Amino acid sequence: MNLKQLSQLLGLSQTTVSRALNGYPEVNAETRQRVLDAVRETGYRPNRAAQRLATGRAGSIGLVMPTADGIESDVHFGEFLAGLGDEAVKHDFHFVINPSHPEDEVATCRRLVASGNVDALFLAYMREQDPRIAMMKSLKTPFVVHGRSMGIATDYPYLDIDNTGAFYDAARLLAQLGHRHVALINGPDYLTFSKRRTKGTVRALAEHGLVLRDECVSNSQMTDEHGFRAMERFLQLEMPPTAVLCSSTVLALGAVRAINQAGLKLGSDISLIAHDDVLPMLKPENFMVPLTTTRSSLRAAGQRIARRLIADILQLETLPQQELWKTDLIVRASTGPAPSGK
Amino acid sequence: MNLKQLSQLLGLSQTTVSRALNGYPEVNAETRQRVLDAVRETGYRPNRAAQRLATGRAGSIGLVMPTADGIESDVHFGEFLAGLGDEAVKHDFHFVINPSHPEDEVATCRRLVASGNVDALFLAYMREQDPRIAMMKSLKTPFVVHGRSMGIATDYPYLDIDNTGAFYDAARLLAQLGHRHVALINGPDYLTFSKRRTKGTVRALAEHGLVLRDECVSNSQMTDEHGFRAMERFLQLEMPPTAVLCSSTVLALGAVRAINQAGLKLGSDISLIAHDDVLPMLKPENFMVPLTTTRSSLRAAGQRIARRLIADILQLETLPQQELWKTDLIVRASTGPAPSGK
DNA sequence: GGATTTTCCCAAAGCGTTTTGGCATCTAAC
DNA sequence: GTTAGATGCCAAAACGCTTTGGGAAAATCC
Repeated sequence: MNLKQLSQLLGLSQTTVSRALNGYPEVNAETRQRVLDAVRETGYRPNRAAQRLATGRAGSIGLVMPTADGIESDVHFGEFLAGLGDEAVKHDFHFVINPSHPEDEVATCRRLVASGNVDALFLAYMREQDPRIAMMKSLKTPFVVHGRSMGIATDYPYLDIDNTGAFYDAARLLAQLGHRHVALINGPDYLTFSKRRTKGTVRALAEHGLVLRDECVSNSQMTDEHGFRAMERFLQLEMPPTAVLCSSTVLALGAVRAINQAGLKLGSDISLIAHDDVLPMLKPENFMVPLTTTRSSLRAAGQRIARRLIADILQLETLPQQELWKTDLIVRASTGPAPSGK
Repeated sequence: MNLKQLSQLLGLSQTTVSRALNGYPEVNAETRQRVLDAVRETGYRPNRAAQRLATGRAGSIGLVMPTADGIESDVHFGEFLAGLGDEAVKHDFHFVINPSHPEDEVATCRRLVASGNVDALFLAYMREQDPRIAMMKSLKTPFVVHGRSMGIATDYPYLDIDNTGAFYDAARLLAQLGHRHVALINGPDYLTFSKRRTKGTVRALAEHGLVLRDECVSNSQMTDEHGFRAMERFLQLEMPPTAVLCSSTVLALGAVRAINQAGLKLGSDISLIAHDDVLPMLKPENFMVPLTTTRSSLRAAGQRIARRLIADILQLETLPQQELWKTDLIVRASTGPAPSGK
């Protein structure tokens, strides 16, 4: 059932039917109702490809999903996607997800846009001087970056959380509690959010005359296993840290296990602060010893980005092009004063 | 840059350029090379919407993502998606993800197909007598179901794991170890995989003259928190179980925490077997006490389904339409003989 | 009552591909 | 030396929608 058949059925022109469906004013209310009824009855759905070809709009947001044999799926990606979905469903948008080898992201983005399959692009997993930004700026397709790059002008639309500030706050708290040796279990070192978190940590420690030792830093994918390994390694140091920062509750999961295994008590022998993306599957307040966290909802970020993208495409409202969200520092039982004598 | 412009640039007809690009034989090798060179130089990309309209093929696989305010993002969804991606990227396919309220799935599926935006559909989160199956069978669009429905003929294409068998094996092992009181922390009760797992458990216990008591069963979303709560509840029973089955390592995470908190020793005071979807973020062998599991890779399932779908669309190879994967029962330290005197 | 606007609808021209049906030219065959 | 078949190319017709540029009838105005 296509528009032609439908219009013949109704004894109307394609034009009128199309207008009736798309809410144009120049069509009689009664006629419109007839059309709407016929649609309901026949189950007619406009062919999106044709619609897209005619309007140039696709009703979809593109994203590139990094994938490769070695690359593990990211819990955080799913949570973010759920946020995007919440908002997209309200406007009948969908996503076009293009898997890509991480090395090939620029080309994949370009291809995705050129294909005409998407109205806007969402960019994430930002790196230093990320080439995707310049590429996207040279096109006219709207885009929003989740996170920020580094070392290039920040004159592009983004939504980021204040990673530097979050870890500055967290590290400062630890320093104030008397901790002299702090460790950091961070995300992959090539991603900018990791770099910023390191920076915030270093800055806060420096203000208290402390340093973040190289052997007290771990960079890895954010899985339970990596958290465990890193913590295990830290605890075997000659001068082990008395406090540790984790870039994710998933990392914290492993870290806490290593701490327990070593027979240490979380919150007294050793303190821990994790960044909490508010993953429903893993709540910091439900750990055996509830975790002190820097909190910022990943799902909310997804919702917001979808909203901005859609507003941009549909010209609905003018939203700020650059947003930097502060994080909350929520103190729970996993932090305490540094053990004396250390 | 479109086909028309490109062909004018080359002094050829659109037909010839199109044929050259799509590998048709009736074009001179030299001409083809000229076209290919021009494409490289101009960065021409065919407009997918137009291509779609002309061919009827879209190069994409559709999936409906359940989303709603109360619904939490599912770790398992992300992992599965990664699997799909692995395979899709090889054939330059992408996904069209349509978020939908769970109540509205049938309509969303139908709309997604009717939109002409996808060549095939992937169905998951199967329920009893799931109406989506009949709906899809009435259309000509290829589809594969991940899981199986219940109470209707199984004459549709699916890939499922042997949930009944997995939990039968696991429960039997527990019974053989002398456990008389077994509990089950399962997924949502309206999903068929949960039902099958319950069935397998009940059957194995029955063969040893045991029953699965109602108060020893929990159905919920598979998050850490629900695992914790369920286990906590079980341990407060007058006659607490000495062994527990978990439908996911995520649930097991919470359950183990509750066990520790109660001062019980996993593997001696209480035994636990979890189903392991091989989530990279949470490996059973890395738990403090490594978990005995029934294992089946979710990512592998995603890869396989993508492969089947693509093969179907492109008519590449004939793959079996119905697959039931056995799971591995891997014994680790979290299972042991039932404590005596109970 | 004629002029002007408003209301409602239509035919036809795109949008950028693929595909159909032909038409030359060149080669091989009798 | 004509004929039959390849070979290599093209013009034009889809595909299913939106949008442009009217145009007839009805309503409104002086």
